[in-house]
Amino acid sequence: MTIKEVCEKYDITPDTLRYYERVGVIPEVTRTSGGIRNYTEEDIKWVENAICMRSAGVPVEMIIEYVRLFQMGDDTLEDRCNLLKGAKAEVEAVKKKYDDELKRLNYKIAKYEEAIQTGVLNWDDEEMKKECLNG
Amino acid sequence: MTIKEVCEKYDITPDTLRYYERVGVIPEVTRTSGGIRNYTEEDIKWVENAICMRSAGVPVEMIIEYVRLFQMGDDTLEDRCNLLKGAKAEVEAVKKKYDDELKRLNYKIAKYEEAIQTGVLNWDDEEMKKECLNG
DNA sequence: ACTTGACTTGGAGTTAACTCCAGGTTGTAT
DNA sequence: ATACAACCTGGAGTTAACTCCAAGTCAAGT
Repeated sequence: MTIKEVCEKYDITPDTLRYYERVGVIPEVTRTSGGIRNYTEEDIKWVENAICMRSAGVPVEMIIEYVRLFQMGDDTLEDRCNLLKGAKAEVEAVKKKYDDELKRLNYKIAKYEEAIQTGVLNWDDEEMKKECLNG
Repeated sequence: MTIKEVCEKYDITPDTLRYYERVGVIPEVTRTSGGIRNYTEEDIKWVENAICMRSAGVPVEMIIEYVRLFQMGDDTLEDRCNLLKGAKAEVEAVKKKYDDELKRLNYKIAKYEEAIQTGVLNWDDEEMKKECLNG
């Protein structure tokens, strides 16, 4: 699979794919004799891994470390497991913020829609806060 | 409330608070006669608004626009409502990615823990993919 | 063989969101 | 009155994660 095909499949730019390879977010990609990237199934699994982790906000540095450990072999199973647990904790923490903010936004939007109908906008900050900060 | 107190309350730096004010993420803060920031209840509500939205990844530019509309008065109720709906859609989209990636991470962590026990690591990429990409 | 378009590299540039700094002012405790 | 910490401003610097570019190579069609 050419770089272009991979880009179209995952809606990503060639520059980003090459960048991922250069810094180690994915391992070195298979090439043709002429030196042109020719992504195998295996290569593509790494691309998917990178895209999934990045889209959940896992830092590039963390993915690089995971790939590095993976390439070192079975001695790093525990390290990799711990790294993933760390990533999971971070993703969960941010997700919680998103959930809280969604509640806040829903509260506000409801009040705004009411206000557009009635002409009166009044929300209760305390009530809303229960849905947000440390909420 | 001094800037320091606000910073301690919300675990944020003075530089960030001043930056938020400078670019318009929060309206101009009340000052003492000497020109030192003295946050009122009202000012603090805007700080909370900024922190909640930012922690859910709402771009600074969007918050600035919301504050700008707010300060223009009741003519902008509908614009503000639409802006919040846009923010909500974005937060929901990213949250979905987070949920998918959490499933993926849980799948992998389980496989790793199994592997650390048994010495055999083998996950099914297809099975896992069902939990991730467009999953 | 030649054009044309996609691919290559190393390195520089961009963007968002802070973060730091120098040089000056304010406020409080002795 | 004098330290001395905390505050102020405008502007420059930093960081992560891309994104772009120039100059050259590769490959498919005629």
